[in-house]
Amino acid sequence: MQLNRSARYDPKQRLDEIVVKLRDLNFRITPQRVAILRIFLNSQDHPSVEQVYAQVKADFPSTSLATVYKTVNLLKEIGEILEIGFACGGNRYDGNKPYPHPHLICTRCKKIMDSDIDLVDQIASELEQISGYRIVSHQIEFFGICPACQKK
Amino acid sequence: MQLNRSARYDPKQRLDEIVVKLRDLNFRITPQRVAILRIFLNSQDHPSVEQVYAQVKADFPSTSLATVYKTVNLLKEIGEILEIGFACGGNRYDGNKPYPHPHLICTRCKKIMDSDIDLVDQIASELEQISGYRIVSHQIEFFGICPACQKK
DNA sequence: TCTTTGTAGATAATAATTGTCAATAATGGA
DNA sequence: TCCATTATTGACAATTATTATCTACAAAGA
Repeated sequence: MQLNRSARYDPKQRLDEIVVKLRDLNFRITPQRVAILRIFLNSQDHPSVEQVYAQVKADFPSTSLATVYKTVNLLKEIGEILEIGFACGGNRYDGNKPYPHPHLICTRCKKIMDSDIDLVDQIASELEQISGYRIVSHQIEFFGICPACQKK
Repeated sequence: MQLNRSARYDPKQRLDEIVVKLRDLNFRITPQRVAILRIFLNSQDHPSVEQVYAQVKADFPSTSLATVYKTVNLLKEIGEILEIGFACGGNRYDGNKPYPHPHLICTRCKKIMDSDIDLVDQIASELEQISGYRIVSHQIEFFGICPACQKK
């Protein structure tokens, strides 16, 4: 897994950069890949493969689900999207902050929010000292009820 | 999901308590359930459903995989085992500390270690204040290389 | 434009998990 | 202890998520 903390600016600019990156790595720039990439960069939530598939089909009706999976895996491998895994199957993806960071998940409406916490780095280094592990990544999810759902 | 921080003592005593709990909840005590429960309580690592299945079959060769799944789900629902989900499918289970706690996972040998960190509660309450969420659970995994694998 | 070769799409295959249902067995009561 | 009730087991079908395979196509460089 690669880290890339230079994200979070103009989606259009980022699209161009990733396209260059793909080309540099000798991957071809296909309309399907660009479409999928665009979906990730423009979505503020954390779509599943199935949701991305539904969106691509709007522009490219002939797109195969397998293509979405392949592209998602490609983007994951070059470190441009982050995979979020849940116990109950069905991974979700973060195309805007492709580096490990904590998530806040509402167990009622299933909304996923990003959140940055400085303490995470502290914990990681504390754990490294205690355990002797060389920590390279993490996955942190907090589950709860979001303010909107609490009011209902 | 329920919490139960009273764990971590004699497995035999805990087995009895869980059996009582199941009976109180009007679930039947079957030999298969006891066998599966025993496997969880006696294993120091974090077995998968498949691994539990392999072990039960030693004592009850006719046991069905579906039974293992059903029992695992039951134990999960009454809060006596904890499910650990990974992005790459294949959940693992913790029968000894059935409440959310951080895990340290070696990406080479796949070993999973438990770890308790006080900072987690701090983070949770900090997040509650910032976000307005009512946090009820979490899933925290740190990935790295364990000391043994570093030496290789 | 032509050639090369990585990629898309269709579909089969696999893995993980859940649903179905008849036969069985655990439990409470007679 | 025996019986009746009914949850549970086990076999297997069904679902869901994901990956593999393979041929036709199309992106990129000459």
